[in-house]
Amino acid sequence: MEKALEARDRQAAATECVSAESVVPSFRGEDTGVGGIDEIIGFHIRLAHGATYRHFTETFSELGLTQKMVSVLWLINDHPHVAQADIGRRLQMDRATTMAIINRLEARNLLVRGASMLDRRRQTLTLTADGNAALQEARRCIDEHEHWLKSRFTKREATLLIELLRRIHE
Amino acid sequence: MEKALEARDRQAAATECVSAESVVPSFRGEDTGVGGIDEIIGFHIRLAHGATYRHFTETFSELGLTQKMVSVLWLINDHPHVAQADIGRRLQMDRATTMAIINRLEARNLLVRGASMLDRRRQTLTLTADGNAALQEARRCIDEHEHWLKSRFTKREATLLIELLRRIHE
DNA sequence: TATTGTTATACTCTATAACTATA
DNA sequence: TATAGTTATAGAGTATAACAATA
Repeated sequence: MEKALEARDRQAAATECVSAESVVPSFRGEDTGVGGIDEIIGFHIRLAHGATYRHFTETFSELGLTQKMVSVLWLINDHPHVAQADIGRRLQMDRATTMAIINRLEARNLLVRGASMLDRRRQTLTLTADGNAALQEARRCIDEHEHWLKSRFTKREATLLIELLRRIHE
Repeated sequence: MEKALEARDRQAAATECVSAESVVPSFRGEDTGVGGIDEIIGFHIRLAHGATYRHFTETFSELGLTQKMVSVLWLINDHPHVAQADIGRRLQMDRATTMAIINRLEARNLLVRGASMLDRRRQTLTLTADGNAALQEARRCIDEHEHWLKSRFTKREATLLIELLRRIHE
């Protein structure tokens, strides 16, 4: 047993990534319709999301804004006096999650909460001057970030990708 | 000012989602190459990822396994005696992140760590009987989860989507 | 009854930094 | 010098549960 282990390790050290592949036969597709992990759409969505997230964080490191924060700023700019609940629905976030993000933006004076005159349960969200400035800066970073993404695709492929992804979250 | 606010709120209450749209003109594309937020690939990746994540969590609620945990189990099964660092590289995770997940799997007796005889810095990861059983159960859930995803696409579209996503994370 | 905002709480993922052992 | 594993720490996102005010 110890010998067999050693032989596998020798192989493992020799190859670069997931190393036991050439030694130990794979059991993929044994009793499931699913083949290798590479055929799982969810797997690729997660990796693509991770890679996108990391590049975004890098691009926005000086600005100190997260993806969610930028999305919220953008949405409020497009729809002034929008309520928290609407933001949450549009970004598919829980109310508590939305609160946390709005709180951070408010603490940094990027937006103000105001009372709604019509429905007193609601609050209106509006960007401050600082919020507008931050969004303008953010948009330059988004351009850079989007370019990093889109450089992999033709215009037609990019449109298609968005359409396919939309089917998942809509 | 208060009057204008009220008029907006009336509209906001009347429409369903992000509501100020019909009242307040959008500033999209003002001084950036980017149009509306709906044209941002990263935006759709995030939403699609979120929707996939939520459905996964729901499907796996009884099993108590996360996406990452399942991926790690799967990878170890495909490549027995693989090392932590290889897992991390394949799943694009930091070493510390990998540790946390392996620790949880080990605490639940789904895998064992073993010493590598060749490179004493490395450890070999192997599934226990419980780990194998958990993976078999997980695979049934993955089938269900993948079906939920793939039902939106033709076979050709699914293949294409994976290929496009792969370009992002590879 | 349902919705909105709010607070408290907890878990997962992610990453950085520093340390040890080994190559 | 570089890599593997480890530990401590922290921030971000996600979610649930419960509550008050309002519709």
